[in-house]
Parts: sequence; C-alpha cells; structure tokens
Amino acid sequence: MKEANGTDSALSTGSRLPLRAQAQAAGSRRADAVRNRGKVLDAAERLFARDGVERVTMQAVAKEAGVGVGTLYRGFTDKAGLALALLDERERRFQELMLSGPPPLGPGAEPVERLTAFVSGYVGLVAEQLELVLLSQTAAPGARFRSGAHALWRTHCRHLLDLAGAPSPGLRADALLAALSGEMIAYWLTEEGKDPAEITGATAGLARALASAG
Amino acid sequence: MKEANGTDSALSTGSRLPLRAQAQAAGSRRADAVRNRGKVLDAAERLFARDGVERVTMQAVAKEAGVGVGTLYRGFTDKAGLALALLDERERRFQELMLSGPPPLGPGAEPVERLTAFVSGYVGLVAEQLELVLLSQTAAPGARFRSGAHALWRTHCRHLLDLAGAPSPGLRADALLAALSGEMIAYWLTEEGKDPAEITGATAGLARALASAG
DNA sequence: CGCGTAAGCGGAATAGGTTCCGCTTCATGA
DNA sequence: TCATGAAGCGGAACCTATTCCGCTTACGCG
Repeated sequence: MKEANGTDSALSTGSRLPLRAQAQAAGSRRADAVRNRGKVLDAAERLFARDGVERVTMQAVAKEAGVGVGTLYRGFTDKAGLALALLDERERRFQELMLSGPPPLGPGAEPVERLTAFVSGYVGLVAEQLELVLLSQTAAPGARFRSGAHALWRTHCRHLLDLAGAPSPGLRADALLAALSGEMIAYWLTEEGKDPAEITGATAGLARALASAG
Repeated sequence: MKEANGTDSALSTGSRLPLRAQAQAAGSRRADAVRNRGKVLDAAERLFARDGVERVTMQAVAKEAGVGVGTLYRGFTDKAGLALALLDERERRFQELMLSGPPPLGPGAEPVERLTAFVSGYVGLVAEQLELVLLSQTAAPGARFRSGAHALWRTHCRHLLDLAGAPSPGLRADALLAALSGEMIAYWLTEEGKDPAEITGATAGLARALASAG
C-alpha cells in the first residue's frame, strides 16, 4: 500500500524547511528529484499567493518551476495533491504544538480543554488557508482522509474523546472533523456571514458536546 | 438571486413524475425546454445506471438524450448539477414521508426519535445513491448547501434539535449533516469496512448526543 | 574512468467539461 | 395567418487537467 498522501512519499525538499533529511528509504535519482520537488512547491506557493489558487494552471506551475508538467505529476498525484503537500508543510508547526507544546493545546490540560483548543486552532488554520484547503478537498473521494496529516488529526481527536469518556470516540472524531471541513467553514464564513471567532466559539461548544458521555 | 440549485429552476418534466405542473412563474418556450429537460434526465439516469457515473461523459448524455451539449448546460449548471437534479427527484419521496408520513419519521413522535429516524433514512438514501451523491458533491464549494433539498434537511434537523432543547441547533444541524456527507459515508463503507446498518446505528447515536443539552 | 540501467524528465497528445455564438423555432399579438 | 422578438438549440472551439512515451542523465559497478 502506498502513502496515498497525494505526495508520492519523500518528505520535503532541501531549500525549504532548511533542515530536514533529504528524504527516506528507497534510493536513487534523489539529487534532481528532490531539487525539483522543492522547485515545484516553491513555484506553486508563489503563484497561488499571487494569482489565487483557481487561476493557476498546472502548466503555469511547471513553467514557473522550470520543469515539465510530467514532473509535477511524478511528485504529486494531482493538483489537489499539490495543495495537500503545501498544507502539510504549513500544518507541521501546529502538529508539533499539539503533540508536545504547552497546554491547553499540548499535553497537560484536561482532555476536553485540549480538544477545544485543538478545534480553535484547527479552525484558524483552515480559515487562513481556505483556498488551499478547498482545493485539497477536490481530490478523489476519500483521498484526503488518507493523508498523513488527516490521520494525525483524527487520531488526536479520537484519543482525547476517548480520555474524556465519550462513546464511539472514532466516529465522533470523524464527525467533528467533518464539521470542520473547508467547505463547511467556507459556508459559515461566506453564506452565513459568521466571523472566525464566532465559528471558533461555536465549534468549541460542539466539541464539548461530543466529548460528553451523552 | 437565483435558485442556485444546480438546476436552473423549473421543477420536473412531463413524462417523469407523471403528475406535476409544467414548471412555474416566468414564461415561454416551455414546450421544448421542458421536454428536453425530461429527455436529459432520462438519458442521464439510464447511462449512469448502465455505465457508472464516472464513465458517462456529458457528450454521451447529450447524444443519448438527442440534444446538443449546450442544452445540457442550459438546464443544469454542470455535471454535478445534473446529479443534484436526479437526486432531488429521488429524494422527494423521503421528504414527503419526513414532513407528513407516519411516526417516528413523520410528525407525532418525540423530536429525538424523529431525528434518529431521519438519520437512519438519510444514511440509507446516501448509501444507495452513493455515486450520484459523490458526483453532486464535486460541485463548486458550497453549491450543495444551496440546493433546495439540502435546505430542507437542514431546516428539519435544526427544528428537531431545537425542540429537543439542544443549544446552537443550527450549527449542530450543519455538523450532523456534514457527518453524513457522501464522502464520509463512502469512507466508512469502503475504508473502514462498516456496513450500512452499523453506520445507521452509530450515527443515530451521534444524533442523540447532539440533541442533548450538553 | 567508462558502461549499463532504470529513475526521472519534458512536453506533445489526449480527454472531457464548459463556453460561445450564429441559427432555429416557439409563442404572442396584430 | 404571418411577422417578430427572444428563448432555446447545437455543436464546434476552448481550456485544463492528466496521461503517455521516447529521450536524458545520475549513479553504482566493474
């Protein structure tokens, strides 16, 4: 079974996230491949920021990165996978805080507190990167659930729900994350005119409800 | 503001759903337009059933219906809108039962009972039409939230949650429906190997939790 | 250091959704 | 009944994502 991460394994490039081992296991044409992967991510980031995710074509990314389109598809399963890879990188910091930062997000606080802290932070992340998140969610159905990042969110929520004594923690973790999908948040933001703070507050309440034994 | 239903207003055709007034308000070239709409829906239904939603191209639908591609796009905003229209039709029966059928789905039962009955029925609907639902959810972000059908589900859930005394019934209705998205259910069905009955049971429990004051 | 091999590359070709626009045909009303 | 305006129609053209495949070239080995 493959990494199904939208990002044909191999973590990050060299220039971006300066320190980070080249890649991993298997082994060959890394020099070029790794360099190209980095060039692509840099190019995508730049173009997405400049023109908006929708308007950037894969051709454009390839050209900006100075590689052929084929190369894009060697490193990322599709456009959504490219978005996923970019997000993955940006979310890494939050993941670290969540796993080993200070409470209430990190270890040390009560499960419910950690959960609401997670929800708030997560909503912020999604809202900030909304375009990218929406793009990443156009992947093949279920593809996003298979990304390493998503697996981590899910495991974390399930764990906290479990500690809090909630029944069916796995299902509830899925439900909670579903309620925080890019599409849902975009809807609240644009159609309902809620602002991020409101969403954060409301969803934290939702998390609390899901964490109770009820 | 437009019907944003993925289906440029006008309800159903003539031949399908035999009885049903031609359409509504505004008024002209109905004869052909209405007939064509029906031909397209029939053709799509037939081809989707025969070849699977993914493999059917818009060209093929047009050809089967005996109209030009342009005509497809006159009546439906895009391929997802076509799916939405098909679903809308199939869901109508459930909607009627929900609004005026016998308890526990229809009026008469306790709110929480009605809600769990709704969830069970809804999950069944989604699971049955999974391909179509998934296609409909590839529409522009948020488009599905704007369909008449979705508005009805949402209103219904919110109402029941409200009656049950749950806080933030609107938000919880959204969260509940998000948990029942095609993508989520497809995931549980295929990746987790759950069967429909399991999903039904688990999500009914979720509904109960959301309905409690917690 | 020169080969052999296969990972990687580039970009033309493909495929299918969506748009555009000139041509038809319906429906109205004189 | 016929003229007329506009709703609808058809399908070619367009735009992009994605695939394919023959060519390059980094790398390990003798």
